[in-house]
Amino acid sequence: MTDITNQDIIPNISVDCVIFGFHENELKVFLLNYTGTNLWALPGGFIEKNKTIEEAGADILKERIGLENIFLKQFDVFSNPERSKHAPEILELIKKIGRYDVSVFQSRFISIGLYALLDHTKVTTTLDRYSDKSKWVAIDKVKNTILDHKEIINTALKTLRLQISYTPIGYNLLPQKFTMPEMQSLYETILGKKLDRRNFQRKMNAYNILNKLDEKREGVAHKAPFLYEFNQENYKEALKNGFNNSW
Amino acid sequence: MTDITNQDIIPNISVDCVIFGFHENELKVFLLNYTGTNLWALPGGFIEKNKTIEEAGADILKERIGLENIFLKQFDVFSNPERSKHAPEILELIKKIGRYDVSVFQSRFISIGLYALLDHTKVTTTLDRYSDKSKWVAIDKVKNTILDHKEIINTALKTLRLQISYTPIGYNLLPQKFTMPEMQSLYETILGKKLDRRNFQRKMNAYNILNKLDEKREGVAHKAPFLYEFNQENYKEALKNGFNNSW
DNA sequence: ACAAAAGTGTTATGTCTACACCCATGG
DNA sequence: CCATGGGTGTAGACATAACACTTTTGT
Repeated sequence: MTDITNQDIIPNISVDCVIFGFHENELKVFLLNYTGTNLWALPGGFIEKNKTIEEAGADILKERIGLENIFLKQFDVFSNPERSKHAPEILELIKKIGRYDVSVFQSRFISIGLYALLDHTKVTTTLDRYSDKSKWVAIDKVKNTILDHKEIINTALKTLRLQISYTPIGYNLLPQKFTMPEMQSLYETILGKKLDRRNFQRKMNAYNILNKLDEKREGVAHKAPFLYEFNQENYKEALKNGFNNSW
Repeated sequence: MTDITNQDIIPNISVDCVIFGFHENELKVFLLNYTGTNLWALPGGFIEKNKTIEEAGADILKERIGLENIFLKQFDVFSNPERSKHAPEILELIKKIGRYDVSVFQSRFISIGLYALLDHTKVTTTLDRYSDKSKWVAIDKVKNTILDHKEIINTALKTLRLQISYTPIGYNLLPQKFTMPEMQSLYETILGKKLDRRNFQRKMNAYNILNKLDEKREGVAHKAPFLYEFNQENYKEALKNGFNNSW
């Protein structure tokens, strides 16, 4: 018998999480390996009957990387009828393990893409019967992914880069107290380009989502930079309303 | 017997279209009345097995208002487990008509929201066994909607207002040839505020998505305004990449 | 000829970019 | 004491907002 059947989940809909991890100026994506194959997949899952999509996504994050209260953003829906043809070795694996009814994997799927941003060193990964390995892969080195997961990742990145111009970014990515240069390197990593140090400060400060603290980062070479923290209220406000009200 | 069963569609997922209509400086939404009730609904439907969400949305637009090639944008997914409790009078109606299996309407639904923008005078509406009336309602006068359709409409409007600051707007809304004042009143209607005539022209021209024609609108009172048309290539380009690359 | 609407121009203000300069710190 | 990175200031380019003036047309 199988543990989970069509009775417990909403059939034909899955959630896939593009978990971006940032650390030491590298933007990476979290992928799971299907045991016994060389195929990699985004952590995903089904939506239990009494949960919203956001809750389903939060559950996956909690299960897989042990983190709660991470900002998750729905960015697209993937509904191409051709998208859900799993490779035979995956179906074999499902059958062998027998947690899910194989029919669940064989029918057509619509997947809702969510993305999260976090510091990947904060994370403890948890594996399961399907995956005996996981890895963080640099965003431009993703390969051997199942189904359309590569496309999902690309779309997530594109969305992230667009969003960064009118939405605050960084809450789960930076330590509670951080410096302006750290913030900047986050932006540079996401955007994939260098920014002017001085103009960055001004612009970021103008957004009014940071509190400048009376402390400096200690023990670093050269001049000690000031520490900042997020201004919770203004950050949330900005998440709702965005920055660039062009009209 | 019923015409359409769970076999033909993807269960538990529906598509709801927020069709914004613009005409004579009014922004309206297209709603259908459920026959014999005072309840109104967004035109929506299920996703047939071999179609994408966008195709499902396009089918609904074609069926209901007879238009093809309308720009449809997916803007959110509505997945609250409590959202799908239909009013008893609706279930009665479904049973009476018997096109769909009632169980389809009783199970939990996730709905994908799409929005479209068009000139509502271009439209011939088509009714069916469920709806014997339809109407265009001013955006701030929507009431007696089923389920969470009011929330869906509000979210669509919010998205539209956000998008308008970094995306071109107007392709399906204005006649093929239109004047700058017409374009402006479209913007003013969507945004719900007045804009400066002269600054609007400059800014709009700077976007470089319009071709100024050598003709003027004739037969109007006062000075005849120049006609413009969309520059297809640049418009599409702008749809992809947006305007405000703030970083 | 005049009111109303459209087109063009100007000026003040604000924002962005690209720097120059100064400050603090570890080696 | 100097190389390196951080903080502040500023001039020029560019964009935006507010408003004056001219042009066109139906009545």
